[in-house]
Amino acid sequence: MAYDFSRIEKKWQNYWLEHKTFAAVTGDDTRKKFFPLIEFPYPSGEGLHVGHPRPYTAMDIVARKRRMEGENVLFPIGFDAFGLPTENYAIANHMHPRDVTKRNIERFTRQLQMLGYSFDWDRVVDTTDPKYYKWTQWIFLQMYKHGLAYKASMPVNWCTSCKCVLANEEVVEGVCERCGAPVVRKEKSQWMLRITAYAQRLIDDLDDVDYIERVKIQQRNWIGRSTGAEVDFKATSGDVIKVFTTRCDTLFGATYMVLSPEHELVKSWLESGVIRNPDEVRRYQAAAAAKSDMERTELNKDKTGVALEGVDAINPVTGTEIPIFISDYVLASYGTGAIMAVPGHDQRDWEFAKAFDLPIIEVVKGGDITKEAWISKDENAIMVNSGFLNGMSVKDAIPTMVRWLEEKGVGRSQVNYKLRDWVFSRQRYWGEPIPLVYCEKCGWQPIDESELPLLLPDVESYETTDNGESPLSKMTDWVNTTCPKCGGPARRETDTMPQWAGSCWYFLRYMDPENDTALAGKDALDYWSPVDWYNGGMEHTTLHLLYSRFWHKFLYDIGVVPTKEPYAKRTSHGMILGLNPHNWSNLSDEERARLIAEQGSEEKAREYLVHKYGEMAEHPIVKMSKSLGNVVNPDSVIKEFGADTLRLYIMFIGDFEKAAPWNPSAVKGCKRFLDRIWALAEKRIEGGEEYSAANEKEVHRTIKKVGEDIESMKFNTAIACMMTLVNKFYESAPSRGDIKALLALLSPFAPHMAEELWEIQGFEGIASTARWPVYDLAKTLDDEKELAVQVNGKLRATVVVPADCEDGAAVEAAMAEPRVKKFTDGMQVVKTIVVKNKLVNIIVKPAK
RNA sequence: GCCGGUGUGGUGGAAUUGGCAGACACCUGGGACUUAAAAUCCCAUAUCCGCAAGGAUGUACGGGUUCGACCCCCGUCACCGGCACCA
Repeated sequence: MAYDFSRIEKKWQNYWLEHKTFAAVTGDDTRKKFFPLIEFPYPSGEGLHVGHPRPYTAMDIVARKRRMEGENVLFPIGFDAFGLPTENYAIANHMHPRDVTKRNIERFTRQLQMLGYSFDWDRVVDTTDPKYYKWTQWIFLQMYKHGLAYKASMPVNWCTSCKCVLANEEVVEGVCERCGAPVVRKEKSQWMLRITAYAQRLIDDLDDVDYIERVKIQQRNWIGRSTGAEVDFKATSGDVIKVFTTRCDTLFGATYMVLSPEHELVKSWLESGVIRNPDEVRRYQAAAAAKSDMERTELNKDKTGVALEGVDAINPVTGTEIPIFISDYVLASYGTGAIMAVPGHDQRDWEFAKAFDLPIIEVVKGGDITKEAWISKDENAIMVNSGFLNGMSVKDAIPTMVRWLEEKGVGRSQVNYKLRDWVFSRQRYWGEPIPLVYCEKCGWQPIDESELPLLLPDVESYETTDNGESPLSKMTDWVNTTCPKCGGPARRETDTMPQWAGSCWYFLRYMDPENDTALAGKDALDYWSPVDWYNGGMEHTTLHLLYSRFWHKFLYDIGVVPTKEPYAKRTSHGMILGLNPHNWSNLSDEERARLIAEQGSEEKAREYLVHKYGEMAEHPIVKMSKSLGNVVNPDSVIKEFGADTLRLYIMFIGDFEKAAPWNPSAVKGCKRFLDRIWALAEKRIEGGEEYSAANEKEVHRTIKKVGEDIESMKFNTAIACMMTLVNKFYESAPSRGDIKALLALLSPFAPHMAEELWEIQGFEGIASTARWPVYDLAKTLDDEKELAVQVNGKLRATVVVPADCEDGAAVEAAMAEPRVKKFTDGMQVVKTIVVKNKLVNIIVKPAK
């Protein structure tokens, strides 16, 4: 009987669903609990793409293996369904976002089930379900009540197309991450979340979690703690300009100051008329606001700025009056939004000083500041031109200066973080309503918790308003309400939450998805917390992952969750890329021949491709994109080869942590592997369930290797090892026991085929809940070892010796090899090196 | 510009983390089976010289450490990802 994957896959998917084979049991203390997590998908209109199955299959394999090892596994799935793409799609197609979401979730569910994942389908969460977002709103209210949510007017990123504010994190290369339109800066009153209050703990607690190192490094760098000093500069207007600096030792070299164009003092000076060149200043401010971050960066080479005429600052150590500039290379959002410029020892300041012909003073010895700024990493470098610091090392000068500043009351030591508070409001419809109302008399008031969820109202038009207000603002029935405090008239907040909100805590809901009195019950939280293993993309390292840790720490502080950290372990997968159809090496032989004939020579044909498709054509491997037509749809792969082949290929494709290209022709290799297994086991093998003498060693080795590789996410070599075992079975026919072991090992990778053959063989139970096979280390070992024999480090022969053979005997055996003799005869042996069971290296030199 | 990462046959990738480079696959070539094709099975497959035995070269490039380097160190280049000119 042929391997009919369509029939088999449908059959077992139905079986697992009906029997709830993968249901997790809360509170089962007889088994070890295991809670692996994948990042739940955003149900986009395009459906599942071939990138999704990589992390999902990986964690499914881990989940299935642990289940077979007897653990109580909670492997859940859900949908992160609020967000702009759905809303934009709904607007474009005159549908309601709710209907679009419903349709997309149904499609995703169908596609995910076709892949045979061992999800607990009774625990699905949907962030747009009022029963879910009730608790998202509840968490926000707790944050508000604890002073972590506040309203602030600040320069925010304004997308000119979406007419909405974006977090800095959502602006990619100066354009809106979602729509690609230019982003400008604009002042707007926004709800903010005080993530900076948790900055230190978000750094410190990384020590207690098992995250891959590059995730930790990236989070630390993002939070960006630096220690330095805050210094007060008096202005001639009487105001005080605060700056943060990590190099207060260079204060004697501060010859001017730069404020960000958005700085508060600039505003007040303009209003009060202190500034004598207001037009020029306003023009520069407007130009800076129109610029995206990308443009600010591109203009890097030419420093621009405007001197504020009519006001100067006074350097607190020298007493010198120094000019004040505004320039867009100083950002409002970092530090105090103002810097003291030390052109001798900061390259940006140096370039600015050159452009504006400002004095450059050397205060640290060692460089040539006429050529470039001297940025010494040497903390023993000596201070010069610096009054009481002269002759000191940088190392000593810093604390000395801090002490001086503190004594004079014009500065203090300070820790600064790059991390900024989180802009939390969006002027959009498809998000969680913010459960606050504004009363003229009482100010902002939280609604009563009994009124949660605050439902997203049905509106006629959820399209953006031109004035930048949320579509909800047009719903006067909904907006006008009463103040929870005084009962007077009040207005609801019409902004909604960003998409990140719902994904901050979704893993908690999986633990107890139906709970109506808490985000999850205490028993469930105690039993399942924390997530044991969270795998996701590197692109979420500084946004989702950090936000989620922040919310969790807050929930811990108010006694809602039992652990400080949400995720005990974090791993990451590489992207699935596509082959560039316009690259020479990816063309078929016929196409190449045709092009060569057309263009005259291979060289000309290659040039033609680059000419026609641009530089893109030079890269053989590129991101999948609709425009290139290299997008692979999992549905079509499943139809042609089956889900088991897709699962196997996506895991065999390469190192899980690295990006890998989808190669259509390589999929066949995995199908062939499954066909070969099918042919071995499609008829019942008779006999006992012990391993055959011929295959025993290979079976034990494979069990060991596959088990270890799954835990270390080396799925490609696990599959290679199973392929080797199957090749061995083609040499020595497998026993019933051999096949049983193979099917058990195969089960996490290709679960449908494993189930079907398990049934055909008549083994007990089903493959998905079978016992994970155990290996005997002694039986994986060889009696004899082949040693590499080198002469002067060059491989000359191999020699077979008993395992763990004595060094002396190994050398003797090596020296006896004719091919070794050829290189040692007449030579003097200087030294021999033996690496047990591996190699012998004989060092010789010409005899005297 | 800064930060992080990567670089191995025609292709994807292995390499017990300093010990036989190229496992396992894909592609390609050859053979068997077939009227034929597909499928399947078997063999070959880093490069160069050689009929062969064998030899030489080879992990982006240039150095270094070591008996021995894809692996460690210094420098260079290319590509990928991230970025908030972070003071």
